Amino acid sequence: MTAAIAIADADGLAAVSMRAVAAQLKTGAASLYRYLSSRDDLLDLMADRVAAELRPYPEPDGDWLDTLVRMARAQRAVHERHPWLFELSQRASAIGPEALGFFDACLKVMAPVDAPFAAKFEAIGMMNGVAILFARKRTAGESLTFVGLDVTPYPHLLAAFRQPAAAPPATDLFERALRSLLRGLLTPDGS
Amino acid sequence: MTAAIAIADADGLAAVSMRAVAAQLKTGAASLYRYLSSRDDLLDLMADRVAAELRPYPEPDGDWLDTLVRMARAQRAVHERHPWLFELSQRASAIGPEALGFFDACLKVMAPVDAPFAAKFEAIGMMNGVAILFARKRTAGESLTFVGLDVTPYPHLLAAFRQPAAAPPATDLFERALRSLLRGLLTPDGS
DNA sequence: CCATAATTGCGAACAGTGTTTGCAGTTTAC
DNA sequence: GTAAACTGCAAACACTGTTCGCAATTATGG
Repeated sequence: MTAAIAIADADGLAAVSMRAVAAQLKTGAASLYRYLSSRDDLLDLMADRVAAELRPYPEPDGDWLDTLVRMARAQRAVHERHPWLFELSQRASAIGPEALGFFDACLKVMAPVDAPFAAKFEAIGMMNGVAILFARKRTAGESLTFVGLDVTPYPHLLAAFRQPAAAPPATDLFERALRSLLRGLLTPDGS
Repeated sequence: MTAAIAIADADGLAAVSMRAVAAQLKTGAASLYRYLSSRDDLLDLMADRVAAELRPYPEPDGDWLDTLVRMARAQRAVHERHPWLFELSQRASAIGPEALGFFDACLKVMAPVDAPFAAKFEAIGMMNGVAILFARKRTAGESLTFVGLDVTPYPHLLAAFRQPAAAPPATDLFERALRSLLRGLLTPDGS
């Protein structure tokens, strides 16, 4: 249900209680069980509904690495739009038709790469992992303000914080990391 | 409390209820609140207690990349020993003294690297992320058995499954991925 | 057009959760 | 030895997901 997604976007996954989404659509909590077998069911549906935002998948034109980077960027964007997706990504049952479709599209892009299926499988997993990592970094927004902790026992950390806050590296970190990782995973060496 | 960790190791984080850990140490649920302010408090303590297993940190001898890989391997091992740690790693409050100590040790190893603090910060985040990714992969154990899903709409996936299951790549995937990623993040180019 | 069957909506209740309160029982301090 | 401080904990509260039973509604078929 889109109502549940709206609640999760606004107040997080914990706020998605059966009674809350029922209230949102002006009905009773028990009524939801006519269409859902459980709350986990609802979460799975949410995950897959949101995974549909990954489409349309780019056509595999030009370099396969470029295309994969574009797909990873799309996934990062989805995770930034719906931060709660991260919590769902660890449940195996969240792999629905849309997620499979994305997986299939990745394999399609990787068709010209001469690597065993296992390697491509790992590569896709890593690609998703890195995309989520970056999405979380932007979402959490440097939560390391170390709110009430004494940092004196950590000399290197302290020294690092004294250093003037240099601007983040100019080149897109996301793309650099992803490219080096995928290249390392899928090619014997070099391009 | 180590009792809570034992429960989580055995039956997962969801089984760590106040009443359950209270029963484990033969006391009442309300008694726990004499020592903990909330369940979140308990989870934070668990995370930090388990982070202590990362020590002793290796001495920065030889190449910094080798040392970092060794530290990442330790972190992966901890996450494999305590799969529930993954669920806690996404809560900002879980960053306790031990986690900070590990962070500091990473910075110490990176001292010879000429890169801005922000880049090192990102690199450590990526290192942890990749370590957790690999730990989860081994823990979840290829949960992609696609239990009841029709795969005919996914031609590339289907073709991949027809392919004989080739042995996983000989070289350690974890180390390859980590090395290429860290090198890409921390050095202008090449070694 | 009505009677019967099937489907849907949902208030109330159950078992579980984290947390607070109040009060005995025990230990410590003077 | 008495007062004060601390500890353990049963009972209760608010909340959760889920089930049950029964009305209200809709569809079916004669």
